[in-house]
Amino acid sequence: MRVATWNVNSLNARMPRFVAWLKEAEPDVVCIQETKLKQDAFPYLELELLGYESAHFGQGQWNGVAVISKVGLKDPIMGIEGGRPESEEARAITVDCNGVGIMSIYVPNGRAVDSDHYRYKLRWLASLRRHLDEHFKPTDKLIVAGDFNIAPEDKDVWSPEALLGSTHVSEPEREALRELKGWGLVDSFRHFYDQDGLYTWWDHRGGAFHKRQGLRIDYLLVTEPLETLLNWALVDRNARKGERPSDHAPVIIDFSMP
DNA sequence: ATGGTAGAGGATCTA
Repeated sequence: MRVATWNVNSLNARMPRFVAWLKEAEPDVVCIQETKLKQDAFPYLELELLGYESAHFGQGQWNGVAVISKVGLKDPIMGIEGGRPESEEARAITVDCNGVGIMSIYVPNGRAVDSDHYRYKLRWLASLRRHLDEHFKPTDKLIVAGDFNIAPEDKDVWSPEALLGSTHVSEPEREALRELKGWGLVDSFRHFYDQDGLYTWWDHRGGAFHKRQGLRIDYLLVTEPLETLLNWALVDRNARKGERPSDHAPVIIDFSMP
């Protein structure tokens, strides 16, 4: 089973590349972030023709998360606030794909350390952990995938010095991520790779991609029963090249289902 | 030197 996560930064703008990438990467499940689409504007039919069922938690101008699956998709839960999705931003959706719990999440950016939005980011991460407690056990097969907007360690950023005092690298954010992992999740990419210089996001501005100035802020956290089944993981940097790329590259994992 | 680009939407806001 092959599961990917990709912040597409507008599915409308990315659809031509997204469809081409599906045919090339052949994922069974994709966790999408930043669809920037209203609930009913999701391209359900076009993706169905490619063999995917879809569940979308849309908002419109901003945010929006979805899961698409070739291996079954049921029991969607919109949001993490306990059944009142109309009162929260469209940043999380939970589904079951072939007996594997799948979450597509888009963690708030944080904007500036100690801002209201930064405090919202930390609260949101605490809510996510409560959502896990409510719906899953660490012994379940579960993948929490998406744009976390946190670089876990200094080796996940191109220059810790340049980013000193910024969001994405602050200690409270990293501590909140460790708390989440402490529930019973491991970073599937780090299961295979230990080195620095491996990123998933590069700013559109200033030619950051070509200067290798990136951050690793997109990942797939998995429970132990899935970690033992992992075959490989990669960042698809090719998707960040060429015409009209998202500022994020997809991350893909592959594991053997018993 | 607080720059630069992309997307949504139709002036700025978000990232």
